[in-house]
Amino acid sequence: MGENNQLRDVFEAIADPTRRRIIRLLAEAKELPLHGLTSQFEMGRTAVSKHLSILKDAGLILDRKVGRETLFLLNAAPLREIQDWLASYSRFWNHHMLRLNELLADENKE
Amino acid sequence: MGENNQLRDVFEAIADPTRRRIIRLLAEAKELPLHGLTSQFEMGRTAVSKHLSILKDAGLILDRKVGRETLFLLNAAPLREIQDWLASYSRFWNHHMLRLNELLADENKE
DNA sequence: ATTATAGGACACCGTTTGGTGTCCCGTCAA
DNA sequence: TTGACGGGACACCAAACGGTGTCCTATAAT
Repeated sequence: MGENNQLRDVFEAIADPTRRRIIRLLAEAKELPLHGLTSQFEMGRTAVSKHLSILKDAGLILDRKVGRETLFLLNAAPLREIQDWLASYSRFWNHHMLRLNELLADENKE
Repeated sequence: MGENNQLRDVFEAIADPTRRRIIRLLAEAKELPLHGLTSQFEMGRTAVSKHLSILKDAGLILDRKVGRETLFLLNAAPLREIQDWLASYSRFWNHHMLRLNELLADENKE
């Protein structure tokens, strides 16, 4: 079954703009060390590290140690929960979305 | 242009599970007074009222006074921002989504 | 061998969050 | 006209959030 290892709510994890920027950076760069991420922000290493552990608790990132560096990479899969949640409301702003979501569900069964 | 009256971040507004439940209730019931919502939760009227004002600041609900009641109704449109944000990452968990999102963009131009 | 870099683990701190209770005022019902 | 009800507007509070600085260890570079 789908592993539900999330210690923290995904909705809460993406609520902070800094964390969304981290997600963006990791989506572009595939893999980045902590200091590589920190250099992109105007805050200390400790703060970025805290955001990373929140993302990790939500299952949104993975990390591996290479030498003295810790490399972080994105795991976008948990974002699907947001997608599913949104699908229930998409009819309010787009009539086409409902049908597209149904199509998607069918395709996943194949 | 699209009116951007949001005093508060939509991502932040949907981060709380109570507020997501409020959204759900309003989507089902169309319009509800404060006491009608409060009866669904195990918290006081004041707390629910605070959640409602956060949702209102994010542009997610509207309200109108009728007699001594204040009726609240859902405005799901701002959720589109979340949808747009997700679209950039959907390729990570579903190859078909990218094409569907492109189709959507085309349909909106019609 | 020495020095610089990477980063985990804390303690600490001001602000925000999510709840409470209370007061007060309109409105509706008896 | 006298209650009871609906709800806005505080003040208040503990806990969580989002930062900081410091200490320490492991690794890499000179």
